[in-house]
Amino acid sequence: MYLSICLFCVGIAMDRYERLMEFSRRRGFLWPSVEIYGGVRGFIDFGPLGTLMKHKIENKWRQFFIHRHAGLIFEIETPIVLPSKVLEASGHVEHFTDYLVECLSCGRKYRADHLVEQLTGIGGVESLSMDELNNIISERGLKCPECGGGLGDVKKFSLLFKTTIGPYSGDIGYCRPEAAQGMFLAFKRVYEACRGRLPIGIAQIGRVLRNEISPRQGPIRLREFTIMEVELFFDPEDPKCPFFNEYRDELLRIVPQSQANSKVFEPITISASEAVDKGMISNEWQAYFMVLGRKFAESLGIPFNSQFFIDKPPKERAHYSAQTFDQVVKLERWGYVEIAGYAYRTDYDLGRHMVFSGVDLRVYKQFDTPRVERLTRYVPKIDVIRGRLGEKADGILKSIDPSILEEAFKRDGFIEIGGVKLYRDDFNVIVENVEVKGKHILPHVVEPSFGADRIVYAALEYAYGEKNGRTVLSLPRDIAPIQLVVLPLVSKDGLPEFALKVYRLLLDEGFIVDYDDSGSIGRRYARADEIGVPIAITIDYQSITDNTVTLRDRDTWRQVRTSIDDLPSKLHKYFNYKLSFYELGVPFK
RNA sequence: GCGGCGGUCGUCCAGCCUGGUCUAGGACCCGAGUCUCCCAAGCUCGUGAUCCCGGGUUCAAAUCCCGGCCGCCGCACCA
Repeated sequence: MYLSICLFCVGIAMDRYERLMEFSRRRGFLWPSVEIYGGVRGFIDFGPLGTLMKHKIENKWRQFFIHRHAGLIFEIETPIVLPSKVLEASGHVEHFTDYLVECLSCGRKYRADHLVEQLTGIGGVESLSMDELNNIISERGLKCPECGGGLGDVKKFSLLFKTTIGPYSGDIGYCRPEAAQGMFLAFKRVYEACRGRLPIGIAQIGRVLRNEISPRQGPIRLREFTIMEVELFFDPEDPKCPFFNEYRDELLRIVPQSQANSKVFEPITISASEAVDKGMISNEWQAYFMVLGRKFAESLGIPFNSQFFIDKPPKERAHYSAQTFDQVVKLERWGYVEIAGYAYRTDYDLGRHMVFSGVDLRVYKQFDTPRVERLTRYVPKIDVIRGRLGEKADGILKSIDPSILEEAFKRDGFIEIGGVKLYRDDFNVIVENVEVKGKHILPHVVEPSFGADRIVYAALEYAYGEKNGRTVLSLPRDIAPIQLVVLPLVSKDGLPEFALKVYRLLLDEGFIVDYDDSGSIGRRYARADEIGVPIAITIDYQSITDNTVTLRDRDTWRQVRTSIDDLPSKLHKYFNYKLSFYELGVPFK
């Protein structure tokens, strides 16, 4: 009995990931890069269908995070290669590294800081330098916890890809590990081009590179991948998000920091507004984007209950972040995997770039109503001072810094300039009310950041299923790579010719359409189901006589019949979720 | 990076232990044709693998040995 189904068992034994990856290779969604040279870890190719699907997901993200905030969030494109100065300023050269230490006898490698902390119990080792780590290891005689062997020197391993800019050049460049820096660098320009208002968001979709030590997990951990990010700049004194009200009551599942390291997560479900009010989420923008991200994932087929947010403890956050939530989704093989991070970056990045570049990145904030401030001015009594000091007076008067006078008089009763003392009586003190119209502030930043490749994979995994022993890819209709397939019921009697006319009509309408006339109709339906084509349009003998076609739904295999003249407008509505399948025509058969 | 296991048509697998009969076999897919008035049917024909790469042993290597690459699992790592 078991022998007879043995081959079938082998098929079942492959887990979902293996079946999905085999399927992805075979049908052209994605596969390992550089295959003909044996492959290289951490890089994947997207095939014809995968590329279409990824673009649709990117465009859907644009819809969610950019276009619906027209006039407030703007998309830009910036380079992948950046001069070293930029990533020194951003802190990545210093922090985007691991300290590794190798056991000299068994060859095991450890994160040096983790090892030191584990063996000594010393806290806060993350901030230690390489030398300090080396010292601790030698002073305390730390040994390999596995084999007891001696440890080698601590080595710094940078996750940044390094290159040079220009030929023969000593100019070091790094490939960006996040798209964010390009947006911080361009902040002032975008801010001014977009009429100088806060809040303002800058978005970017692009490739980033991280030289991971040991990537695994196929499309989940890559060395080069596509990131979709928004940097939302807002006035820290006015952290209100104008869109938040609409989402106040939306629910979020959140794992508090205290559980962040546990094996079993027990997320609490809480409304967005409550999470902000209780201080769980640091501001409305952060909460708003989390709700949006939740809805985005849902729209890709990842249900509410299969995803949640983890509040990352300080040690696990990036160096720039005051609060980070990871949005994780359940994947069959790896458990909960991060698909997005929501970081409150404060003014860290703009501040650092101000210091390193010397450029003022503050923006001018005009007060709603000008404020009247009491200002004390000291006007030198020229005659008195000249009378006392003679010709030296002019030079001394020029070198007075008016801003320090008040404090100096309060403290010493005089100010000393070039060895000469000037007293309060040497000045006329004028107290006046001045109208102050605004001030310069450094915006704070909230950053939602999505990994496009993981999201493509997750969407595939959630869509991948079987019906009657056949593979059906139940992708949401707006991310299915091929929207429609046109099929003549049989390949004779003029049906193919008629079908090709329908095919061209739909192509002209901008749909992504396949045409297939090979083999039996059942085989063609199966092929279309497998790559997730939502609707198959079949031309039968009746089509020729009354200009109607049947539409077949991928997920239910039910059919409706409708007029070819109505096809374009109805299908456009269908793909925009304005019509359901059953509204496309009258039931057939 | 370490250790274990693995790598054969597009895909899945057989062959490997016990080198030769393997100019590598099957199934599925794919392509051409045939049949066909709605769900991977049938029939005919066909494309497709220098057996992951490199080196070694041997008269002879898919098969044995060594190194590399890649994949999976465990450990480590995952700003």
